[in-house]
Amino acid sequence: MERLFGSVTIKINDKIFVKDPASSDLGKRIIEQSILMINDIGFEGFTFKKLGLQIGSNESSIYRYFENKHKLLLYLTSWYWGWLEYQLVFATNSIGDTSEKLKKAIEIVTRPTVQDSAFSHINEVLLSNIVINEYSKSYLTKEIDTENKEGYFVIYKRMIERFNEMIHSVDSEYKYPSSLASTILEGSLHQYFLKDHFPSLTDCHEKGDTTKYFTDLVFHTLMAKQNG
Amino acid sequence: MERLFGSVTIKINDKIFVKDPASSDLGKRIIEQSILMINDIGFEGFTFKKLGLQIGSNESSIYRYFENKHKLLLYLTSWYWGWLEYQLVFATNSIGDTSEKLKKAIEIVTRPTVQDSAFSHINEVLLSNIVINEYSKSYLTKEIDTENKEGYFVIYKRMIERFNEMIHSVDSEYKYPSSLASTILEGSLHQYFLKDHFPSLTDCHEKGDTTKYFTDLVFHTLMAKQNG
DNA sequence: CATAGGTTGATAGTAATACTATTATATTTG
DNA sequence: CAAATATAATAGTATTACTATCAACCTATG
Repeated sequence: MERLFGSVTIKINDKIFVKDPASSDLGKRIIEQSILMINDIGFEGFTFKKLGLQIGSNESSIYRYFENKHKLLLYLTSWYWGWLEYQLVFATNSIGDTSEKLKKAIEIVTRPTVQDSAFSHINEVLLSNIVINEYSKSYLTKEIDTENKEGYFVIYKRMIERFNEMIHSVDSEYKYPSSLASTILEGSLHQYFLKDHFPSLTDCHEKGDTTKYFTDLVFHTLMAKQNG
Repeated sequence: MERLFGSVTIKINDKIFVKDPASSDLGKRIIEQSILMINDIGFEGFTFKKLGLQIGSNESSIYRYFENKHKLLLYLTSWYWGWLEYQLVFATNSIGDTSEKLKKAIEIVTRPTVQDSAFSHINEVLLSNIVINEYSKSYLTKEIDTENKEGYFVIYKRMIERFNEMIHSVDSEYKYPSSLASTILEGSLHQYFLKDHFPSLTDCHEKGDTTKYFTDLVFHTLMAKQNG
């Protein structure tokens, strides 16, 4: 994707890290390699010790960037949502028709992820797999309320809020815009998970199916005039 | 709820446990108290050592019932889905009209849980909280495919299949019955989670809202004649 | 060019977790 | 009563998730 001004950066709440991983070479390697490792062995199997070994660095050095692996996961998933939000805003900004706009927005968040060359140290395809398989674990914790207050989930919440508004613009009478917005975002991740591990529990097997499913769901519900 | 034949038991795949906890007093205490503890301190904080302490028993004794706490979670959540399935079948069995049947089914799985006196050692209200907060962790693991093959998730999958069939009966043209079924079950848990921790991301705040939201969603999508 | 500050690496150590193994004791049942 | 079974107590291990300390290095500036 082409970007204005060459370098766009995704801004992450700086309470999530001890030292900004984007600020150094080691930091970038931590991000780059943690994505590969978590995708490979899963978040439970992943440790800072193993990561240190892989990047030829030291466990203690990684702790200087992140308090623990939970915070690292928050960083990675926040980055993902920030990146997706950028694409969402970029692609829908100029669309005037409210239905078309919502339709495009659904497409952006439900389509399979493609590599973005603008961030060389981040593999967005693997990162989206991590979000599918691990994102829930970042908020299904006993610390959720304090961490939410700290603002660790602002980007995700802002994404939902954007959908909320778009849904409202299409049908201001509809009573559950926030719930529907949440269903699209969370449900999309879930459909991708099902496709890989419980194929009998989904009908979204081919590329584009998830987008069609949610587009159909949303526009029937909002009783908006459908196109295409 | 009244039951025919007095004692209904929920049958759980016996590969999930080493020794059936329903077969002994200690086993029942393990189930009873683990529900209280996991609800209280969360699955991550929960250990067999702490549980042993709480039930006045020994860590090693608990290991004779369950290989590890992951298996215990599988047991608890399987039990929950089995229990909910029983209610679903019981309540919808005699309904002839397909739309009414689906409507009732949605109500059963989306309404707040109430205590069932038939299983004295199980607190269904707390258990449903555990399912809301921890169920995803039981399948978002690297072992998912082998565990799925072992049949650890059959009850949940059967529930989805039942919805799949009911949806198909209402609208045989609809292309995404399995995905919609998954969205109802998984989405309902998610809406309850949001209500407690991210209230701005849901519109389901009052009792009955979640049922209304999903009923509305499903019947608009299926273009079935709506009642009520 | 010396030195002070900051970054990274290496090593060691701790408490807790997630078990396994062994033995002892209590209870049930045949 | 003997044998089998269930449970309890204790000990031990590898790994995890850190914390602390110190050395090495690199660099910026006075």
